[in-house]
Amino acid sequence: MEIQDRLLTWYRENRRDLPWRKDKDPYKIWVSEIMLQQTRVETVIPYFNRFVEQFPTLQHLAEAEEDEVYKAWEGLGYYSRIRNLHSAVKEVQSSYGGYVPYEPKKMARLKGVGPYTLGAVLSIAYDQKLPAVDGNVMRVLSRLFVLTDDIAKPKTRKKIEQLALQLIPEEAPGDFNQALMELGATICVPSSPRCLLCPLQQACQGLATGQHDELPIKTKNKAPLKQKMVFLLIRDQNKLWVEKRPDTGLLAGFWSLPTIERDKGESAIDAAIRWGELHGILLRNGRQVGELEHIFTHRHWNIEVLEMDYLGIENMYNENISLWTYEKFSNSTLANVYRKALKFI
DNA sequence: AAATCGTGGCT
DNA sequence: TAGCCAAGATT
Repeated sequence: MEIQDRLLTWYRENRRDLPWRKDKDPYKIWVSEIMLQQTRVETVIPYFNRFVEQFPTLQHLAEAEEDEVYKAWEGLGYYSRIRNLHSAVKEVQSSYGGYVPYEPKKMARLKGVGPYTLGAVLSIAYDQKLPAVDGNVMRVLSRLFVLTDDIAKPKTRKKIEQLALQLIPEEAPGDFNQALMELGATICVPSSPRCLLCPLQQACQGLATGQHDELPIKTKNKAPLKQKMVFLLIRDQNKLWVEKRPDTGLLAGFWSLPTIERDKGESAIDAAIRWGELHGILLRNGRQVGELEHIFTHRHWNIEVLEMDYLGIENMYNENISLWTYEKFSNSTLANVYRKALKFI
């Protein structure tokens, strides 16, 4: 039997019952694909269920306020995803009458829709013959055909897309793409693949030559940059000072606790006072009230949380700082690293 | 092409 | 612990 038939048969008998597989609503499939980027299925499930309940159709999402939409994404990470998705959905509503485009060129122009998401949405929702090559597919095909290209290189993904396209059966592009990913997620897993349960066991060149454990080839990531950070709790009556992060970079545009990186040899209190000088706020006498570690993809923050004595403000107007009540903290969208720090207030 | 962007779980 | 990984896109 062909590889395609074995894989499709296996998939149709073993596919997980996931919330975004209840129907073929292009909008819901799109939302799920964005959420699933670099994010585990188990993590996504509760977010997805809440999201589609709150925004049942593309039109609901397009017409929703940004605050509400971002709040629904709080804690999921990679927040440019939701910024781009909201923007793209509004574009679909205004330019395409609320229908997710069928034409790949139109879909590809939407913000946040890269080669993978394009192929995934259009193949699953509309059964279009397009590759959907994610990390799973690169791993599965690397092992199946003993591809020794470095999957960390963009060039390799393009090569594997061409291969994947050749493999897609005319009659079931959506199921075939999902089957490759499902195999990678449940059988052909990164370490200790469950080859004995694999429907492609006989066809797998990697298994036959004993190279399945060495594949795929992938260059190592750099170690995350270690930084000593200080978060400030600055009380004014029943409120706390917050600052707005820059519009680019890490946690772009989010409101946060006042944050500053310690210079070499600088004490946490001196760093805190330096933050105050930068923002026109008079501070002194900090006390550490907590400490925590937080690891991003490429940064490792050791964080001291300091409660400061607040003496007053110098500048009357600074758009990048504000005073929030505790209720405001609950209602606003806060990145997890800051949500974690709030336990020390 | 390589760096950047969150978070949580597992080894 | 430190490193790796998870249905990637953008710059």
